Amino acid sequence: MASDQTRTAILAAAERLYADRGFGDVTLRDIVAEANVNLAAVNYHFGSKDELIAELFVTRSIQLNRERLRLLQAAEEAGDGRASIDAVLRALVGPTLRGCLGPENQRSTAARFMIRVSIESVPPIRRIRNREIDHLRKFIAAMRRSLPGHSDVELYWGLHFALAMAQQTVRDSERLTKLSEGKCDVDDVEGIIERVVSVAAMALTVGDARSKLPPRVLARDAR
Amino acid sequence: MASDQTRTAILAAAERLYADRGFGDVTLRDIVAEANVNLAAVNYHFGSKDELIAELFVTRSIQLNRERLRLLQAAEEAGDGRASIDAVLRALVGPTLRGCLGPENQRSTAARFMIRVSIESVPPIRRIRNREIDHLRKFIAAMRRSLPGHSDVELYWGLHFALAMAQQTVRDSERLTKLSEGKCDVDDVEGIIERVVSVAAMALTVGDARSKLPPRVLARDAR
DNA sequence: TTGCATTTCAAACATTTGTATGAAACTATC
DNA sequence: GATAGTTTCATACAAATGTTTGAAATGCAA
Repeated sequence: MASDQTRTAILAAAERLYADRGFGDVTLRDIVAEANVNLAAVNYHFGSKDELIAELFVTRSIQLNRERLRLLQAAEEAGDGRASIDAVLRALVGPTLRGCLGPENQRSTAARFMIRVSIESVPPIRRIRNREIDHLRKFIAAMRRSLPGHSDVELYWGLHFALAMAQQTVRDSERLTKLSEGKCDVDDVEGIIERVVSVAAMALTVGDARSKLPPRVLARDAR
Repeated sequence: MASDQTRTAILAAAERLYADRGFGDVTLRDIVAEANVNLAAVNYHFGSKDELIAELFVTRSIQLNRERLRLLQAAEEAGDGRASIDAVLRALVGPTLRGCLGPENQRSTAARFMIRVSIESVPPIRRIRNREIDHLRKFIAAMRRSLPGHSDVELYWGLHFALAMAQQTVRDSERLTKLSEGKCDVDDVEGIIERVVSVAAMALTVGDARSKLPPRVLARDAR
């Protein structure tokens, strides 16, 4: 056991620096300076720089997934095992948006770190990302319970689009603010969640309508 | 003037390598080896590595924007100055999706390069990205013409979501394929375009309905 | 205290990186 | 064909980076 205060100091310092300055230009020396520990400590406690980053990301991912599942379970229990599609989607995108949007000076280090992750992915993180699929399947299952009769394909697309909208909003909230000259309020987190949820929910219903149309009337455009 | 065949050889080699292996682990030495030129050639012709990357990105961005505007103009001319919202959105997301999706072995180097850009952004590229806003404003204007009476805020969100869905599909098509066990066909490019367009178009109409509701009935959820 | 394991530390290592240099090769103009 | 401008080349430079090392310090149990 012993004092793993060095370990946690490194983790905290690294997360702070990565959150503020990105993965690109934070070196081990920056981290150990911030943490007031010796350069060799990182390799001693984590093995390598990549493993440090990975541990940081895994920790935060687990927290996010746990929060998502907590909301999902709560919603399903409240609905006797079947939550509304809105509630399922809210459980999916809510935690991300709640954590990573809102007034900038109120965002936790953890949130700012996860924003960085979504902006500039780095090899050790990308390797881990693949495990996310099992987690998402639980939401597909919940969506299936929520919308029985819907084709799976539509559920997958709906989930994909919901995540897309949430992710992009987190990633590029600055651009949206600039483009809209402030008219889109990215600090109104709950409003944004509802917006994403309602569009995604609608995508699910639209999808099925679409798939019943003959394909010809869909495609084709001035080219 | 003279022979800028060295220049173009470097550009081609760099784009190929970045497309295949990402920005992270492609060095100048890799590039010059691939291009069969001398190491110093990059600095001689481009000034620095970052300027090489920037030129690559600017070139491809201009091409993309030009294609988007071409489709937009065509659609507006066909509609006597006012295109359908679907056509506007198609012009926005079509080129990206058409270029970056479809059977992997048929994707051009340029397309694969742009996919990389969207996955792992790098400082010189991020700096340029900001200029994209003026380009997007043209689409906002077209959307305004297409849907007079819509509030601007809704248009901004609609465009934002449309790009989000397109980008995420490009960026994470692999995950979607895995998640859906192949049931979502990411090679059906035109189908995906229509899907994104119809969801985004619907988001625009939904948004206005939403904004007329009293805010209280919207938010709030099991927490 | 003694002894053993864990942890810290300063220093060095070994690469890798982008960039600069200065001479050589080439090209085109007069 | 000499000259001036451009381009290529081998090589060196300088800085940064993650990692390793081996000794010193510390903690802890017997």
